[in-house]
Amino acid sequence: MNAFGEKIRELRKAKGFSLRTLAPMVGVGYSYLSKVENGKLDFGDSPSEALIHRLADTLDGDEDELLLMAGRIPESISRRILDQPEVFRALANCDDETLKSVANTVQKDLTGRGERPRRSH
Amino acid sequence: MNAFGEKIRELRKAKGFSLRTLAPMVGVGYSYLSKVENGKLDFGDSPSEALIHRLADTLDGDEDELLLMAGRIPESISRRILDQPEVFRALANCDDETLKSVANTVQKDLTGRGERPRRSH
DNA sequence: GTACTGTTGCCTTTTACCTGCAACAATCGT
DNA sequence: ACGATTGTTGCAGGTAAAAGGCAACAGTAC
Repeated sequence: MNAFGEKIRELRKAKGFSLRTLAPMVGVGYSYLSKVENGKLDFGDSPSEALIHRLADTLDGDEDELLLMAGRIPESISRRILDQPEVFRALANCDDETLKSVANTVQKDLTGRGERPRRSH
Repeated sequence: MNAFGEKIRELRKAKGFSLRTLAPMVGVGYSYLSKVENGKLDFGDSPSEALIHRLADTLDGDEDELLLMAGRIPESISRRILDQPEVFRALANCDDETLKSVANTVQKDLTGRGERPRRSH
């Protein structure tokens, strides 16, 4: 469990950083970072959105993916929801079948506008 | 502006409550309620999710509608997003055309209005 | 006037998110 | 084998923003 922490660790290792090296880069203490990776935070099980942002930046991770792993809704998504609430209320309540068919409808349409994924991984 | 506060006021008036009557019913001070309705909170422009919940309850309002008006994502929606992130990431980035067609696909699946469908996962 | 109503400025509490050390075990290069 | 580096964990806080409380005020209506 705790996919988020494991993902962070994976990204960090990929860069060859130690906890004590990375910590000041993202502006936190190394002990806190360790707890983040192991899901042992005093409260909750994910750090602030701001820290996730800096981690994604520093480690070249996909910010939205990380946010979702941390149980948070990325702004790119929430913006769209607040803009078109009815659609998403329907999507929240429809059955899995319907949602799946929606997935297929939309899947190849990533040529659109707005935020494009900023990096590949 | 501040559709949320106006909606609360509308619901409250509909019930014939004064600020001082409603306040203890939802567990806050009357002065705070006034600020909520007028969008004059010290910070932000909407109260906590917990308070919105109690307001919806007491005033027989649609909780999710109120949450969305307050710029917050209802749990019914965020639960679905965290469960099926890829679909919603696609939906966040697709063009309005596509989203509209999605709306039509899903539209008629609202037969369970009040009760949220409990699905296993 | 007095009995309500709503408004506003300033104050306190609570919570989320960390800090920072200290002490420890494990691993590793030399 | 030794010190250096790495990660883990407990604890004892700190801080800034979020959330809300209190009391004095002003309008209206009886």
